[in-house]
Amino acid sequence: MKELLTGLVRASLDQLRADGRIALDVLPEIVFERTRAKEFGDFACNIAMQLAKPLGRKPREIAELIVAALPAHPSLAKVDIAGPGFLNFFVTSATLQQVVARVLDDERYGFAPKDSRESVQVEFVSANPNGPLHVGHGRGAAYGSTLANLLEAGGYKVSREDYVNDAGRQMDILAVSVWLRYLELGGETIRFPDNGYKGDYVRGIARDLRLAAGAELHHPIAAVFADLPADEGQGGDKEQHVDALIVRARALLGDAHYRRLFEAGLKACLDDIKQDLGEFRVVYDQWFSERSLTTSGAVQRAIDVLAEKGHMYEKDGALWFRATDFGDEKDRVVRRDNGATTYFASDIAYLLNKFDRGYDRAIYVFGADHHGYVARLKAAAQGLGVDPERLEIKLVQFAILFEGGEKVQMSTRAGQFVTLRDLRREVGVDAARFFYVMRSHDQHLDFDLDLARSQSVDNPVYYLQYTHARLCGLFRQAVEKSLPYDEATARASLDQLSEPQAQAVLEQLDRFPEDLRGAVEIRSPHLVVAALRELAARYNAFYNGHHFLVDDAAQRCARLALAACVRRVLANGLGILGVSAPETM
RNA sequence: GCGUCCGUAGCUCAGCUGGAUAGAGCACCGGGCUUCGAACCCGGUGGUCGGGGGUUCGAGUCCCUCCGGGCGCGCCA
Repeated sequence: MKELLTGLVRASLDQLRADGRIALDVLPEIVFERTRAKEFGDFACNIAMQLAKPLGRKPREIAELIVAALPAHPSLAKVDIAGPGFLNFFVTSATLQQVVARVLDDERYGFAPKDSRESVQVEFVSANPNGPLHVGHGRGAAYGSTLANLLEAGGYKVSREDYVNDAGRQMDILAVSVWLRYLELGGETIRFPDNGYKGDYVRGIARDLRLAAGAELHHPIAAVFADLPADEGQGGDKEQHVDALIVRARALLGDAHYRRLFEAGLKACLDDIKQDLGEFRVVYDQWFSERSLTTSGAVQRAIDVLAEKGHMYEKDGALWFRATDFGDEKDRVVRRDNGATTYFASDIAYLLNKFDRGYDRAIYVFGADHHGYVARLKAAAQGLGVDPERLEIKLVQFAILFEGGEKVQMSTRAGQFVTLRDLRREVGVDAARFFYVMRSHDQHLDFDLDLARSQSVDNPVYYLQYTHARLCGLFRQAVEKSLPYDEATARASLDQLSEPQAQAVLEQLDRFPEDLRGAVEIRSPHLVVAALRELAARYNAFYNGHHFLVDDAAQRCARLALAACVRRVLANGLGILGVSAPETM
């Protein structure tokens, strides 16, 4: 419709220029937008105001000229000039009613054709596999998976990936934490390190390891702790203590046994995460191992690429990436003076790997605490010769849990966090996913546990689900009451949908494709939520005031067709959100 | 200190990336089920869009500045 109106206005302007009534070589873009109030018609154009300055004439004067020269069109009921110089276009009811036919004709109404746009990889969650996911990860999981669905609906070819941080010190700390619990099971009395992972799941892993390996990994506690630097609780440094413990574990166990321990911790945590996310309706195309970047030589290759391009230098025995050349605030170490590559080096290799795999675009979903990474990743992209525009980093702000009006503290180390699994069990997957994405991702989210737990009707997901269930019930009733819905009759009777409240529903259906596109463009699933809520609200308003299952076939079928359209859009929209659309509740 | 996200109704948040009289849910007040599902609908109360400057025909939206808050700022991962 906007395209049609734009064409009419352009024709008008061309006419005026041909007549010499306006003198202008370049025209500003003709933009139409939806009006916010019925009195302003259906679509508004601000072209007269934009032309006022370059033409040196009053906006309303220009508006008069444009309207006078506007070609007639059967879809156009009338055009008003209003306010400072808006052109308000009123579309005929018949034109608006045609949206019903469009929705009935297209199961994926509003969605772009599959794979009609570039390929994009969405990486999200990527939690360290050293414990259960907590509610903070939940937001990244909900946002990331919904964004991926949304992009797919927008025509992108989407690949979903989780980057498994299966290398590094965190994992070693997990390994020794498991080991100490394992030794406990062997009858030893230990002093658990302040920096170790204290969660109960560590005991569970140790128990399984005990069953699988027996006493094979056992060492007397005296040997384990002999001559270790003091822990924090003993007046020492917790980092030094735990690092020494890692070294000791390797020495006592030897490579093969240490590896077994390490893998046991990794596998248990990773399996748990996979299962957890699966139950949260988060599916991945690939779980990408960080370790594989090192073992395959990809890290070294990435470093070589940057070095060849002259972006590296050595200082103080370390190898640095000259990130400041690309807008980062400081240069970054990629290889330390002890020879070990940094986490950032792996990041660069992973980045290179993504684009080597042929994705046109890579989207990272990070927690807000990672925002310091944006500049350096962008810098790395440029250093590698990748257009930084192809790299998008979406930061998801923190979800703060509230319980009894108090903030709930979360800490993986301390083992006292609310897990995503707990949350799912309390409120269900639908409510949890919905709650996470109903707010803009760059907005802090207050997650009220009491409210979520109460299964309260306040939870807005029920509004959409209930509307959908009622819609389904309506069609069940139509059958029961022998008041059938016939689509052909409906298509021939769309003029029945003339009530203001029916028109309001039609408008919302009509704009759904634009709303969806807008959500895709700014990567904002919460706009989908808003569009669906508005649609449901308008439908409910109409439904409440009018009987649908009436004897008159034309009116009945027209209204049921409208209901079918709303049901379809609601179900598709909820599908994007990963929320079920129940037929009964 | 520097960077970054944010500040909109009593609470939680939208505001279509510059448009007309700033919206919704909750809360509060008042209405609507003998009829298709009342987890619904209708109406009402409630705002100097943190303060101040600027750009513009036009600013909650863009720029500057101040105030207030979250997060980040290692040869950690």
